[in-house]
Amino acid sequence: MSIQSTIEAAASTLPPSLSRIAKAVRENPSVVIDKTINELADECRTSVASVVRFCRAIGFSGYAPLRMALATELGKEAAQFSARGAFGSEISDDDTLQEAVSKLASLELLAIEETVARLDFDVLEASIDMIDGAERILLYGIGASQFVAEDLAHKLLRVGRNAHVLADPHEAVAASVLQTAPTVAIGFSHAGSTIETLRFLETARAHGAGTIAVTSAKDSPLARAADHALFTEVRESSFRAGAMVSRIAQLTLVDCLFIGVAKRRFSETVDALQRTHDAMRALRD
Amino acid sequence: MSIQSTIEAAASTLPPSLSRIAKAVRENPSVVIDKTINELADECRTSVASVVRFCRAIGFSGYAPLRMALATELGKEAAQFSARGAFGSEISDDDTLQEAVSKLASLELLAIEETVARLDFDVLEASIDMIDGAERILLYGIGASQFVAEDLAHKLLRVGRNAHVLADPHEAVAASVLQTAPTVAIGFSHAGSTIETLRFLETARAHGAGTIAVTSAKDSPLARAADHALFTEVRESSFRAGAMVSRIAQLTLVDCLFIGVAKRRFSETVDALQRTHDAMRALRD
DNA sequence: AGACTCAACGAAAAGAATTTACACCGGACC
DNA sequence: GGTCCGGTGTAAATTCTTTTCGTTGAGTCT
Repeated sequence: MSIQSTIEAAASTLPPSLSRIAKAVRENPSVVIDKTINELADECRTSVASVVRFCRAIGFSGYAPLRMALATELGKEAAQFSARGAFGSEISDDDTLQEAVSKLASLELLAIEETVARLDFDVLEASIDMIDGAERILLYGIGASQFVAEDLAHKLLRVGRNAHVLADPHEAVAASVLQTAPTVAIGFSHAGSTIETLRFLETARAHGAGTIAVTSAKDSPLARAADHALFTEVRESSFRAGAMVSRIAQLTLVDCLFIGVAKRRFSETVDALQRTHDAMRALRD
Repeated sequence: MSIQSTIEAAASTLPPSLSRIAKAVRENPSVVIDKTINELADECRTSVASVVRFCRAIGFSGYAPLRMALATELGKEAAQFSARGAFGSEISDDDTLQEAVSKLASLELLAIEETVARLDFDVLEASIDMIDGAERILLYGIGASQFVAEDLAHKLLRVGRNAHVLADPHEAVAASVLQTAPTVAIGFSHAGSTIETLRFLETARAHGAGTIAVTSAKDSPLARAADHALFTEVRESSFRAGAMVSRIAQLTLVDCLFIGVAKRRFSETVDALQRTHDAMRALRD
């Protein structure tokens, strides 16, 4: 547990004098680093002895150890802050190439991080079950999402699953109607409102297929139309960066699905990957 | 500049006694945090006065400030380390789904970060120049790299550039031979040894096209065959995660290229994106 | 060679900061 | 009313840090 939250937790049980110190530290943790124990005591209108008591109360042996620990923790926070880099800022014409690239990278990093952080593992697990139990896996996406669908299909094919990317709306609907075996349909749409993808999932569902949506919009028609919905977390202020950041997040979800499916049949999968890998190498040499 | 590198830089000009301190600190920076100035002096078989001199020599006013600064810096490093999570560890059968997903996400985050960090902006700029000046942009990749090529082609098409993904080796070679206008050929290959992609770039180059390679292998035939080579930085111990992490890194480079090209003609690009966006929406409604 | 200079160094004094010891206050409980 | 006890500050003791100053030894000039 972090020092800050430890202080927070202890604050209520602290006597007045120590409580004042806690308040000062919570409001501005860097005072501990900048000021000596005497200065801090003065600032809180109390004695140095009480500051030492405060240190003990929150689990440190004295002022120096608290100082070090807090310095380390502040460093961590600073790192996390700076790692987020140029934040929320739109990529603009004025940016140098370096700036633009670093802004974009920040957005992509953030997208992966948040997508994974907010991933609902129950939904993921259920989706993986569905894919694992299916004889036929139908994938559909339009525009940038099409490549994502193709990417997943390619991965699944390489581990011996029957995955098909449907090229156009007609084929998509046709295939989703003709279901001879347990089928799962996966629709990709960033905005979640692409009409073709929505129809595809609806049709597939109407004919008994399991349905999975991959989108960024939690309250979208696509998400509602699917049995399970997996969400990307993308911060974008306009469509400009969207096609870049959103597909990275979608691919991250694809990887999560793939890993899950692969894990179900670990040795088979590894074996299959090895064989396709070897086969491709053989072609090459 | 970081403290550690400051010490590194100063180390050579330091007298023996201070140099011992520098060595101790470099080897294990946390000694400064854990030990008092006396203990550190003893450990380095020197006097406390010399430790103070050392602090001054590297730009601090005394031991305490160095301590705080170093604690903060170590905190940052720790944060970076922990943020990267389960590191270098292979995704294995024993992992829970959560563990596997978090390992994968770590690898992907790291890939984007390092790819951008080690990106050679001169090469990027030159590549962008080449694409910007070309009338025809030919792209080629096989397997997972194919989707990357398609992704870039799609983006370039949407801003009005003539980008073509070549479907097979024959078409690739044929197209690269028939060059009526300034042409640039971009080849994608993670390992950098895919023979078809190599032939494609070689043929295109032989017929006067500019060539760009996107690969992870710095010392690969593909990198050598191209005018400009952009490198992905991917840490992977086996092919298992490779197809996932490497394509994320490749897409990051694709985005860098696209941003660069888009910036050259900012208003046109934004306009084009807006119009294609509107057109697609019109189709939908 | 001898005297000088000067950087390097440590011992120890001086100065701060931190910790401990102790005494005081005020309320709760016999 | 007396006693106990948590909460508190003062001041002494301790520990840590900084400064001062003298010693050493290597290099240099006479």
